[in-house]
Formats: sequence, C-alpha cells, structure tokens
Amino acid sequence: MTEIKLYNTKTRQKEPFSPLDEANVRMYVCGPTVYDRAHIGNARPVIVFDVLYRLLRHVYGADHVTYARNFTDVDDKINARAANTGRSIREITDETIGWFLEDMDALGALRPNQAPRATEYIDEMKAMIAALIAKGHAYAAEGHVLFDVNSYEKYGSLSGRSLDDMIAGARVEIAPYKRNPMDFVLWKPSDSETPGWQSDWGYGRPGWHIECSAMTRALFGEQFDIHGGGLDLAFPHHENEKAQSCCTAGEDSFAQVWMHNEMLQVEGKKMSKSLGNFFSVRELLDKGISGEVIRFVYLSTHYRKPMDWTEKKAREAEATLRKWCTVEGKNIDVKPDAEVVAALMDDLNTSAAIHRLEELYKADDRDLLLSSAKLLGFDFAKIAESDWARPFTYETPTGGVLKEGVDYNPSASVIGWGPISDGLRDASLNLVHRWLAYRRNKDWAAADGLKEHARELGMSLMAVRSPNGINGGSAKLESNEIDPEKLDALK
RNA sequence: GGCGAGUUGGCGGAGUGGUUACGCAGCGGAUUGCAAAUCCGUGUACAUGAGUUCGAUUCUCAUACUCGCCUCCA
Repeated sequence: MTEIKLYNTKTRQKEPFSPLDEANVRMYVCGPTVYDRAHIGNARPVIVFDVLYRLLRHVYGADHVTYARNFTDVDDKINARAANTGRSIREITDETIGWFLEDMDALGALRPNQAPRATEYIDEMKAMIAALIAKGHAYAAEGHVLFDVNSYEKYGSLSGRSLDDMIAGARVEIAPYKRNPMDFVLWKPSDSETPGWQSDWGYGRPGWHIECSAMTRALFGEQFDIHGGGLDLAFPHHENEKAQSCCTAGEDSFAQVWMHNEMLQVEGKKMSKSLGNFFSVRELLDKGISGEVIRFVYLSTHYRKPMDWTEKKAREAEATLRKWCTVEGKNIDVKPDAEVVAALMDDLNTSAAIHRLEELYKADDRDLLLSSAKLLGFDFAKIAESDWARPFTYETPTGGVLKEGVDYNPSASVIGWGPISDGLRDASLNLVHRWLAYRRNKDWAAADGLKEHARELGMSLMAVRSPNGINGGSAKLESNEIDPEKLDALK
C-alpha cells in the first residue's frame, strides 16, 4: 500500500504519515468561535479536513479514526454580541452551533466524532494552567495568568519566528503585568458583566489558546496525530497551544503533524467587511449555489494555495457536476479508483483527483466514477436528485406525416434544469410549434426573429431531426422563471 | 518593520530535470436554411536575470511583482 504523505508545517516538508496508533488515528481541527454565521472562509478548513477525514477512514477503516473539532463558546466577541442583543450567551452559542452544523452539512462535510465546547472543559484548562505555573512556565499577575515565553526555548519554531524578530516589529499589547511583551494570557479576570469561573487566581475566564491544549489532552491524551486549521492560526494560536502543551508534557507531546490550509479570497481580493465582499455560506446557499458546487470549487484548488472564490468558478463547477451526475451507476460498493486515492494520499491533491474523475467520466466507467467521487465527498446519486442538477425534458410523441406533403405532426420538446410549471412547459411547446411552422414555410426572417426574441427571454430554440426525418424542435430554458404569457405574446 | 507563500497557455488549475495534465473559452472542419447540439481536429505556456547541468518551466541565487499572516478572524 502506498503511504499517505502530508505537508507538516512543523518541519516545512511533505513527509510520510505514520499514525501513533493505526487502530485510532486522531485528528483535531480548530473550529469556529460561535457568535455568527460561518463565512465562506470558515468553510475551507472544514472541507479540506473533511476530505482528509474521509481519506483516513478509507485507509485505516472508518472505526479507526477519531476526528475532533471544537466550538469556542467563551470569547469576548460572544460577550459583546450578548451585551448588544440582550440575549444570553448560551442562547447565542447554541443557535450559532446549530447554524454552523446545518451549513457545513450542506457542504457535504461529515460531522466529526467529537465536538467539544470550551465551556465544558474549564476544569481541565485550570488544571493545565496550574501545571504550567508549577513548572515555572507561567505566572500570575494582577488577576491574570500569563505564559512566560522566555521559559520555552522553542517558542516560535512552529511558525518560523524568533522572539527577537517579533518583538522588534511587534504590534503586541504592552501590559505592565507582562514580563515579556509576547507573553500571552492563560487566564484573565472577569467582572460581573462577563462570564467567569472561580479559580485559584480569582474569578475569571480562560484565554483563547488554552482550550485546544486542554481539550486535546482530555480527548486524545498527550499525543495525537494531526492538528489542522487555517494558516492564520499558525501564529499566535497554534504556536501558543504547542507551547502550553509541550511545556507540560514534553516536546514529543501534542500534534505530530501540523497542517494549515491557505486563505481564501473573493474575486481576487481579500475578503473583508470593508470591501463588501464578505459573505456567509448561508448567503451563498440561499442564492441558489448548492453546497456541492461550493465544495467542488474549494476542492479544485490545492489546500496549501490561496483560493479565489469567483462566480465564474461556481458556474463552471455547476456545469461539470451536472454533466457528471447524468451518469448512472449502481454498484457504489466498488472500490474507489486507485489514481484518485493516490492523488489524495499525495498531500491531498484534490485538484489532481478531480482531473482523474474527468477521465473516469470520459472512459464511461460509471461505478468507479461514483465511488471515487464519494471519497471526495460528492454523492452523485443524491446530487442528481436535487433541483439544480436534475434535468427536465418534456417531449411530444415522435412526429409523423398525417397526410403526405400536407400535414406535419412534428415532435417538440422542452429541456432545462429543476422544476418547471405546466404553464411554462405548455407555452414553450407552443412556441416551438409556431417556430417550426415558420421553418416549414421557409419564412426564415420570421423564424429567426422569433428565435431571437425567445433568446432574450432566456429560451434557446433548436432544430432537431426526428428519426423519421421530419424536423422537430426543442426549447432549452436557461431559467424556469420565464413568464409563460410573455412567451405566448411573442410573434 | 518582522515572517511566509506564490508568479504556468485567453481564464482556471495540476505537474515534471529531457516525452509539456485537464476543464472552460477560442479557432478550423463535418453537419446546419442560419444556428444550437454533437463529432473530428487544433494550442508547445511555464515572471525577469544569472548560475548548476549534456539539457531547466522543473534545482540554486538575485530582481520585480502579487498575496497572506503578525490585530478578532479559518
């Protein structure tokens, strides 16, 4: 068996993946802070690591992979949202978690085995903070507990930074109680307005980074295999997680492989609220762009390259998926194509895997196409049932000559995507017949005029040959929202 | 200011020390009243300069440009 190779941020190279325990491969991915709808950038790690999860399950067996993704449900953004809306924190976080799962389901992402919430692991965090203090890696000051970066020699090694460089150009918070400007908060004081827990260092709440260290410890133990997340988390979040964990359990502890997906842009620009190109997964779905199309666009770019979300890519992805989903296959138990698997094993080369799907499509190997697509998280059978991917065609019976040289009964058809109203169908078929009548009379000007007007409404008229040689016609609808009365009014 | 990534044909996007994916668009032909659809055919691209090499788009160095992170952010 070929081995999986993954790019490890820690070593800056692609290396063979060998799990600590093949019977229980453990992967942890940083999940969202739950205060608002997931934006499309949030979806990238979800989709990327979903593919990895599927691949690991394929290689090691579905029962031998544990995937955990947390919800950060204690955070100042959440507090602010609660203060602004007057709603309780729990209400906000519960609702947001529901949205998140719903939206990610739509993208075809499998749910992780574990979805720990930070607030359920406060005791573990406190224990870890206490351990760090005991070992001299952290200190309490003015109600805060801070991690002492100078106490960890390898601080900065994950993200490739040195303390001196960072301090030199730093934009860090200078606080009087910090020994080093880069020291980061493990615990901070809460007042009556903010959520908090009693601790040895006073009433307070955890800093952001400690939750991942504490939760992986609780769920996975001191060591686990893969830790994933967006590249923006590499520093400071992951650097700090690593420092916390390694200072309590040794340099070999915590994640063996660190993986980071590159960022996402929109139409060539950084997605930001100020540019107005900031939108949520839900907004995309509501616009009629299906989750599978979104997934396809994401997977056509390698995860370690910046990905540009564009309308054009979405349209192309939709066309491709429609094309592939027309294939019928029954035997979904067939093993996925070896080349698709090999592409994924090569540091998740999803783009190459998709290329291979195109070849399988062209080779007309339907079972293999379906089973391989499934490994990428596409269920073609299901997609084929969805409105956007389901073609509709209505055909009148094949035409015939009723009276030689005088009467025609040409066949007419209407084709398009998704559901169509009877009114639109009938109006379309009528229009086809009128067009065919002009053609029969060789009134090309009238025929072409009608065709042009129909095109303006979103309908393409095409001549087709019936098997018996009699010309028929077909109307292709670009949209099923065309007003039938407007079609009837066309001359 | 610090750190990092990238620059491939019209667009998107893999990949390789010598045989140069693939998709979309385009072009030519068949076909068509004209089209559409379909079928057949078609593209020698790898930022710039230098170096290593028998040979580099692929390795090394420099330059330019783009982008990201360092601040809540995946």
